[in-house]
Amino acid sequence: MTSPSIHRTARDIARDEISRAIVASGRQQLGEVGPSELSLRAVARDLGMASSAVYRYFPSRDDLLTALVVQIYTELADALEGVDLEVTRRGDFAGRWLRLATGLHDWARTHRHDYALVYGSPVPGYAAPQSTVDPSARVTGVLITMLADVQAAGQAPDPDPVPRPVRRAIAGLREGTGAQISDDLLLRGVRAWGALLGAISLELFGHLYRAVDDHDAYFPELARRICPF
Amino acid sequence: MTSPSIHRTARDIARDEISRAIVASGRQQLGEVGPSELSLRAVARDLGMASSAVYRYFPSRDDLLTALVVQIYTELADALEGVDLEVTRRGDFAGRWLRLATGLHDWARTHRHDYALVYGSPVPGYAAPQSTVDPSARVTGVLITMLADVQAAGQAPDPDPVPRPVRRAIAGLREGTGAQISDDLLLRGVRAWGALLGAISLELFGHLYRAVDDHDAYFPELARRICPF
DNA sequence: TGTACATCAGTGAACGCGCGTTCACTGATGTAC
DNA sequence: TGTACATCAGTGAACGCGCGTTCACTGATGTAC
Repeated sequence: MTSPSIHRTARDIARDEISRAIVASGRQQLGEVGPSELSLRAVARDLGMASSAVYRYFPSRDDLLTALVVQIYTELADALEGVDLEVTRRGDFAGRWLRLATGLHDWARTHRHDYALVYGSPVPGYAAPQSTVDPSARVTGVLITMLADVQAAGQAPDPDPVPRPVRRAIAGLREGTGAQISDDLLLRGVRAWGALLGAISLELFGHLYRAVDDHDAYFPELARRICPF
Repeated sequence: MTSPSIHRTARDIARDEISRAIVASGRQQLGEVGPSELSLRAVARDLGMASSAVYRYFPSRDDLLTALVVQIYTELADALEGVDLEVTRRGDFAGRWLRLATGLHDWARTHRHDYALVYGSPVPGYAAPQSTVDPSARVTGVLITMLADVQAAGQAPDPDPVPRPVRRAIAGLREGTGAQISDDLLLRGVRAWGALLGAISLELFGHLYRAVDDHDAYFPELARRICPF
């Protein structure tokens, strides 16, 4: 139990600041190098401290990765929430979807390695712990909110039937959601979201080499066609 | 210029066999360990030879990776072609699509690291060379063929208009294709393919944790709904 | 068919690298009296 | 306000690891005559 902020000692302040600096440096490294190449020693070098000193702040490399993952999800969630709120005509759901999709796309392209860390192949030897679940849910939360708005406005498309086993398969998703969204709409949502992430991954990881070249033209068209409602 | 097969010397035969053994061992390593962790030394150990001996066969680790990539694409293409041909009612395009999709899904799940190598985040320091392009095109070729069949059968859905810049964006894809497929259908194809790979990646890389649990139930439903024609 | 030389597979040691992590230590900061 | 002790950040050296790659070498295989 730490003292209230009134009693923050010089040490406490320094500790917070340096913790932040470490995360920031790791984050900056991610700007240059893939997640699996991110190293504690490089962070230490960058900050001009002994590599062993970092262990006063993070007990292992994995904990640093976790801090980064949390920060990245949070930042992405903020960005997407912001982008959605910029759309003034709240009932223009197609428009809001498009902004969400292009927002995600833009963010991914300007933060490729951040994106790779959270949505790419797993980093060898690292498994994201429980503490990353909530921040990650904030991101999908933006989509969920949108779905709920669509449902509430009565704008959901005519539902296709959802077989029982499929309904059960997405039960976990259902939990994080109120009951306001129909199974069909929820399914459309995950599907569209997966398609979006899939398309972005293909682009970023170079698997559309020679197939698609002008992603600025291609992506919005794709997003428009993929719209779940 | 090597002699014709009549004049294959003992050395030649041994060379082929050991080359194959090296690739096979690398492939087996991929069954246990992610692509970025695959190491020449481990292959050498596995085959009971000095690590330096591998260099008689592959001038560098990257060349071994390339051989693996080619083999993987080829194997996947074979599998998908096979799966498609199993469908006897050739005009049942929805059925063929579903088989293609589930075939890809099955293959990906039984070859997770192989999948990660060719469709996951890039392996640090490795860039797939020109020689992998053709084998990779064989995979998408299965889809392209299906699209062409749909078009030829006059079963293509009513086309949405495709804006000029988008048409230009997928010009590269067009090249590898005859002119028999409409822009709209081609676009639907890439989109569906991307959605498929996206969904598979999310599943395999653990990003649907807590959202979807029963992938056997979820995936076919997804595939059905994603069908491009 | 036999011999002399060239080719090439395979060896084992070594180089140089960077990594995560531990440990005994020093010196500064914080706390209880 | 001053002193004695406890806490903790930071250091530098070290451990142990595995990697890709090079190199001089040996011995077997292939080839030209």
